[in-house]
Amino acid sequence: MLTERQRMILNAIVDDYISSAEPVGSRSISKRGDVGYSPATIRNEMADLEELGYLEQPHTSAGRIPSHKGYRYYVDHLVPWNSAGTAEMGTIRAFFAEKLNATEQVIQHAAMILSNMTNYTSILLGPEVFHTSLRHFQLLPLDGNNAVAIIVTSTGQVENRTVQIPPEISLSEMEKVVNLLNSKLVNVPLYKLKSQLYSELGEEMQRHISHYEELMQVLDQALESDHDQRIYLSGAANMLTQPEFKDVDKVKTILDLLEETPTLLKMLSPASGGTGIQVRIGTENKHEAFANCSLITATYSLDGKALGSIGILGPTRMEYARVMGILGILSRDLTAMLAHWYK
Amino acid sequence: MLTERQRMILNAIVDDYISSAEPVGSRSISKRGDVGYSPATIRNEMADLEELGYLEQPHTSAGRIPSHKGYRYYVDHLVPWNSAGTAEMGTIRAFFAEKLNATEQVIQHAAMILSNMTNYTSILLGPEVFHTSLRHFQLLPLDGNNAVAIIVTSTGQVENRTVQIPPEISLSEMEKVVNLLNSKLVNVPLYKLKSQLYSELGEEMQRHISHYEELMQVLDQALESDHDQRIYLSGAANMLTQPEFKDVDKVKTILDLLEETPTLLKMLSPASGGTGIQVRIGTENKHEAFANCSLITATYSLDGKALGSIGILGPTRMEYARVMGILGILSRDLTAMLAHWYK
DNA sequence: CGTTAGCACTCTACTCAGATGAGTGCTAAC
DNA sequence: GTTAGCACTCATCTGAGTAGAGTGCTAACG
Repeated sequence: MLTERQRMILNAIVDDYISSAEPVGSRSISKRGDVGYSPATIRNEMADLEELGYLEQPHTSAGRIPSHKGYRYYVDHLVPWNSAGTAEMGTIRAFFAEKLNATEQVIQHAAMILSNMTNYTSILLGPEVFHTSLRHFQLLPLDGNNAVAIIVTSTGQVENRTVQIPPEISLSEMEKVVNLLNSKLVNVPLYKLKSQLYSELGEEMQRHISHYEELMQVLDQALESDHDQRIYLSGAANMLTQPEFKDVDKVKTILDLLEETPTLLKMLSPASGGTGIQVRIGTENKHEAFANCSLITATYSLDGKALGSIGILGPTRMEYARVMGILGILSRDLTAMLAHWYK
Repeated sequence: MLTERQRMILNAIVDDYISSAEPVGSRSISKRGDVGYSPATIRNEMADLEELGYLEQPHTSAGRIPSHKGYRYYVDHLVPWNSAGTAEMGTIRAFFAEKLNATEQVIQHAAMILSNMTNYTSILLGPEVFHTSLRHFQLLPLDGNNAVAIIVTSTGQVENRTVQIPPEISLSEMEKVVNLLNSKLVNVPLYKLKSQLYSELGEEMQRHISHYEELMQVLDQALESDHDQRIYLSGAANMLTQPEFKDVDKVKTILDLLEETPTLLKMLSPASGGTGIQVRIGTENKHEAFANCSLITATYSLDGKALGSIGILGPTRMEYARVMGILGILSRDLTAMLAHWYK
């Protein structure tokens, strides 16, 4: 239906508009290296394409933008997509490799609660690894090849992950190792687990167990820890509802700063300031982007030691009373929850 | 340092400004029921408060707004907050009661991957319950009072939750029940599990087991299912980076629609349209708020049946080629992952 | 002496006319 | 069929003029 040249021009217009968001003029198409026609010729074709419904003009003397029909044609006939994938593929796989754990869930959930209730942005700091240790370990066979590894931490978190079991390892052997692990490695901090596995048990296991290498690999998989201290954000979009941030650029500098994990870590770290509820107003936050924001934080703790923080970021014109009340409750609830799990 | 009246006026100004975001004039303070002074008097006090640094004027003939020092004083001396909490408390507790599960993690993670890679907003639809069934059940005692219930589903998801075990139930009894459950209820869809527990096993258990009531309660806890089909959003803030949405109001109508779960469910439901990658441009989406948006969706499946969808929402001026490529990879990866778990 | 009414003054936000310029449509020449 | 030239259109930008909210100051009042 469309001539080859029309397709080419439509393609060029859509591509240009996708990257520039500005109406595309005939001259700019003509100047592209792969187009050998003058602006006038392009204009004629553009007029035809507009009559056919593929292009639109926002007003008489602007360039053209693709109509919905134009996008539709572009998607159906012109898009050069290959789901076989290129650079992106690796990135996706890498993201998936990142493991998730139960603690993250709880904190993420709490972040959501906070932002939903306050309509501000919530920033939570996950509990520090260094305080949690192994309480109980279990390997639960599923079928011939797989088992679920169950790790109970000192904070009462239960984590599981599926591991593959080489066929040459017998059930009784596995059981022996699990018992050994439970007697020797309980109360070892999670982050030291893998190193102590080798130093404490290596020798003994090599004596008693036949498939040492393979078993060690299974345990390696099972104990893989990835408790980095992490930041959880929620409700960043709530910034938009505040009239002082109707200027999109301002919001952007704030949102950009929210992506800078190290900065936030420093701001929220329980070390920086006492316990209880803290309010930092405007420039009391160290960052210029937060000059018009207030940050209210509280800490949650276990055994009197501060484990992490929860915070709310809003405009300096913030509902201090309400937010402080909510933060107070939530930090106490988190603390109580941890104490309860820990028993 | 401040007189009682000054404190009262400062308090009134901060309160007013917090709720209105507009500079506060002397007249509006004077009109408040609890203030018995004329605007002129208020003005005099305001001038004093400004000189002391508690208030600021954006320009000569505007009302006053609190300075940082003013907010600080408000927070330190005037905020009427009670962390003992009121209405909010119940809401927080209720939110925490919501359970989270492993499937949610994976999907939420995928949503994040998508929005991060594309810089658009991602919308994911969790897998439908109706297709997943019980594959394996296990109760793992932790200590005298608690056990971990492990549920392996047909899609290979492993879920765990901690349940309390009444002391009168013995280990061997528990084991008997778990075996019964594994032989009779495997392949029953999760959402039917609890009802079939009673209809299929009730009679038999009552015959063989002594503490029927208590055990039933334990199983009830353990099998509690909360797989509602859910929507996962990520990167909604990315909308802001698009020039066509520099008008905050437009973004808001879109963000508001994104909160309407039922609408999104309808849009993403795999039923509505074939498999493969689908592109809905502008008004092809049924909602006016999406008139300037395109929604690209793909489905992931198990055994050829579509389980859920993943989608990207952006301006009609969207990088179709790239997004389609990424969606293609991710939907295939999700499908492959499910197939792998299912084996 | 604290409080209040009155009034001139200030400054932003809004509106409207004119200037600017990018881009078109059309015609005539190549 | 393609291109150069030119008149025309219309959004955007600029600056002047205006309305209105709110102040600061002074003088009067109880």
